[in-house]
Amino acid sequence: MRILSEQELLRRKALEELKTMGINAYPSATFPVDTYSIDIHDRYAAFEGKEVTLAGRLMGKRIMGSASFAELQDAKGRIQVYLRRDDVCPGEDKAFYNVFFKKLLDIGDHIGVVGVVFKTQLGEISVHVSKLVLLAKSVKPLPVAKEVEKEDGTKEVYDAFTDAEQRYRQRYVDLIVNPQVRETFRKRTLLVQAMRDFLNKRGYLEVETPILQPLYGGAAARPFKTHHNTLDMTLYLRIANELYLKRLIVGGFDAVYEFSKDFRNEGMSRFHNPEFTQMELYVAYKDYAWMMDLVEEMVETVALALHGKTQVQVGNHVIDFKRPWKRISMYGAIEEAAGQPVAHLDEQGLREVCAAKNVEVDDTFGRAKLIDALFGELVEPHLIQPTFITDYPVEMSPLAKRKADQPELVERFEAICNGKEICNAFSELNDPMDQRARFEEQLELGRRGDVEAMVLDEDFLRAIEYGMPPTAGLGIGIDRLAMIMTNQPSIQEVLFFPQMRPEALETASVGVDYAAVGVPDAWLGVLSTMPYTSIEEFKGANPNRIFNDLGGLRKKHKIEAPVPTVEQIKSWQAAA
RNA sequence: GAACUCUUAGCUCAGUCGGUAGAGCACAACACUUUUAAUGUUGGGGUCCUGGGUUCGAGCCCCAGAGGGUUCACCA
Repeated sequence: MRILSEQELLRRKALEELKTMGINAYPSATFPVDTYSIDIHDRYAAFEGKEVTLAGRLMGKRIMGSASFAELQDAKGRIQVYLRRDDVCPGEDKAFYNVFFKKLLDIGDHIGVVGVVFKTQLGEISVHVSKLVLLAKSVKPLPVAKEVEKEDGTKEVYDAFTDAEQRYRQRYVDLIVNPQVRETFRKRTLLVQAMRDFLNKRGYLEVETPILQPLYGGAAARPFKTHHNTLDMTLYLRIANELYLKRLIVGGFDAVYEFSKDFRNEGMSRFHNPEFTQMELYVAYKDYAWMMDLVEEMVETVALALHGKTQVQVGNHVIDFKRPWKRISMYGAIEEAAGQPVAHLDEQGLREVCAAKNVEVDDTFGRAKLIDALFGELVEPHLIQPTFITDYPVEMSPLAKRKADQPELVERFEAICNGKEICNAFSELNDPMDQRARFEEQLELGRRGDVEAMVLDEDFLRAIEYGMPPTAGLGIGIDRLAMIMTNQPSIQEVLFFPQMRPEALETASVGVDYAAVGVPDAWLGVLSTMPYTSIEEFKGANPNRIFNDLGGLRKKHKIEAPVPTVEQIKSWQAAA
């Protein structure tokens, strides 16, 4: 275990003092909250002079003799509370104010207050407290950020808790002290709700399909693999749910959707987390052109729900989601960027264009990959405003239907926004013969070493052999959309708990019973703060080092007892 | 996986030429009955990420490692 900091020791001591005062630091009774801080701010006139009951975290204390101000932070905001000694201690005994409030109550503690709403001389809306109770003690100091309101009404934050590693590892702290982080996650939830409402209003059915799948499919990605003991079989965490939702379309539902956590065992970056969220939607009797209209309308609705307008500030750009969005074919977009026609070019011709435009390619690239490289390099990063790119080469899209007049292309589109794909959709391939042939091509890619090639799913093929109606399908990346809609540069900012390498957490020295080896009581406390997690570790430690450390800890913790001799320490180690 | 970069008090950060560490907030003590980053005075608080090396001497220089960030690779 880590040696406790000065402030942590003080708070533990405060716990003891609370006990001697007869105050339970962790009471179990409910506390009858009837008001949020934001309600009082929003409707001051209605609350003025009324008694309210609030609960929240103490986030600041300003003590001025026998009167004090404090900041109370609840789930919806903050409000100042005003406390007078003689209000909370009407009798002779002033300990509640002088000791409990002034000394034992710390920033971070959960408290409940009852008081009357009023405005201070300086106009700050406050609660004049008549009763204050401790609801839960905090024994670990919070990072303290100071916020000052400037004359123009804008707020400036000093010493904010900003270290990315700590913010992600201890998101709970991030959420306590950074209100804009709470707001980002609230917006993410609103986004999902807006989409769900939009789809439900159209009568689409929200469904759930397996996360553990015997075969993974529906996307090109490497899966996470696991094992089921009872069935003694390999299972994969889904990389997509496409093939299951299409089975439901075969089954007769004409519109199904699912918000799904998907898992891909691939690189991590500011745009990639191993688990992420997609919304997939399948609608029978529709095609990709119809789906473009739906996507435009849905995303526009989301923007309005979150911002009240269609324009959204994203980095240095203002992105406008107002319908209609630009639509351009993949070839058209490349031709626009390259300044020359490419649709008719063969592999060699495309290579020359890549060379002329300094697009890096590989000898193994076929025609489709060359197109993809040109698009990824010349077009995609420059598409800031939402744009539909349509008609992809068939090789890149094994689950999409061919265009009737151009069978080397498929009826597919992606929406690109802020230089990144936010959704992918197509007219679903429902020709079981063609689907089997496409799977065979994927198998061949797999045999040639493509680790992301799709596997053949016989049951899925059997399903569409029964006949799948013409269907439009959509996958929309919720994390990426949330990043754009909340103006966040990294996926970690829109995931509560982004994936991290394990933290080297210092563990308690539970393995060593120091009392049993003859350590006197006075030294048990500090020894247990030393970093030995096992008897072996303690026995193997340098006794001189322990001697020195105990000397230091003695001073630090003001221990009266004499420092044990090195000989004594050796005897403890021998007894261990 | 690669390159670059960061890691110093609870938080945000300084740290000069290599001479065993500083500030603000937070914390402790005292004063203070409407404050607004409350204020004033005083004080305590450090595994300088870890492990090696160079050196009389390392927060600083060198090597290795851990973790974070960014970019790239990968990635619908």
